[in-house]
Amino acid sequence: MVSKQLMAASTRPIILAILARGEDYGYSIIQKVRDISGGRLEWTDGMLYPVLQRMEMDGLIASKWRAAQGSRPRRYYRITGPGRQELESELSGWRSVWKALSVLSDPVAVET
Amino acid sequence: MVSKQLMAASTRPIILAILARGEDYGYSIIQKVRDISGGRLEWTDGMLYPVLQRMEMDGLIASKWRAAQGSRPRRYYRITGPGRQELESELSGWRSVWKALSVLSDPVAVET
DNA sequence: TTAGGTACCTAATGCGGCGAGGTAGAAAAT
DNA sequence: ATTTTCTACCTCGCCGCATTAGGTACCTAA
Repeated sequence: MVSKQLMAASTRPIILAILARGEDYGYSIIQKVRDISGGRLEWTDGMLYPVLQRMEMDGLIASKWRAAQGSRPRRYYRITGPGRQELESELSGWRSVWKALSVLSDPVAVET
Repeated sequence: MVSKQLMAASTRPIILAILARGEDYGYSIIQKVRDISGGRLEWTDGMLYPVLQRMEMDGLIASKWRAAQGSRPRRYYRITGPGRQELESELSGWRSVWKALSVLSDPVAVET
């Protein structure tokens, strides 16, 4: 449904957008994405965790382990200052592309 | 400005959207993209031609050489039936992702 | 005790963008 | 005259990165 490349391009901004609303942990992020997209976006944990690690190395997010009752400890992520900047930058890129697609293809503009 | 991955994810739908409006050749496509995006999308020929070839192999587009006055012969591409289907499918994917991003991030919704 | 949900991690492959380099003709500038 | 610039196409090879497939571990319900 959603192409591989589109999937790849959207992971980082979506993660940043979720964490911008509050800290969260990996497994929960996957479910939020599925819920919010109405099941159209299905992420696997195998693709998410490496991305989270890379984003932490890049300083866009930060993590902290926290115990949970009736569950394994979870690694909670929160967005950093540079992360918020990155989110803004990514969103502006998305707007550019979306606008170009809208101009080229009338039906798109109608749908927004 | 536009991330690598976003670039990768948008090339094919943009090409298909351009060709859906009429046949065109590579060099011209690059300029159209630059113009339509107001310079925010800068494609290089080195990335475009391989993509066009792959898309032709996939049957999404078809090409024909044609002579031009005061210029080298140009390879004109046109969209095929499967290409139009692919375009619709890609656009629907983009709508899904865009919608998810909008839900997560209010400022986006305002901008559309 | 077995299955399924929660929760995390990693190694190896493979794809694809992109930079760099190449061909060639026409026009404009030096 | 000759060099540069613009048009117009093509290809090779590196490298970064996502994805696949596999693995660990705990809890609850059947």
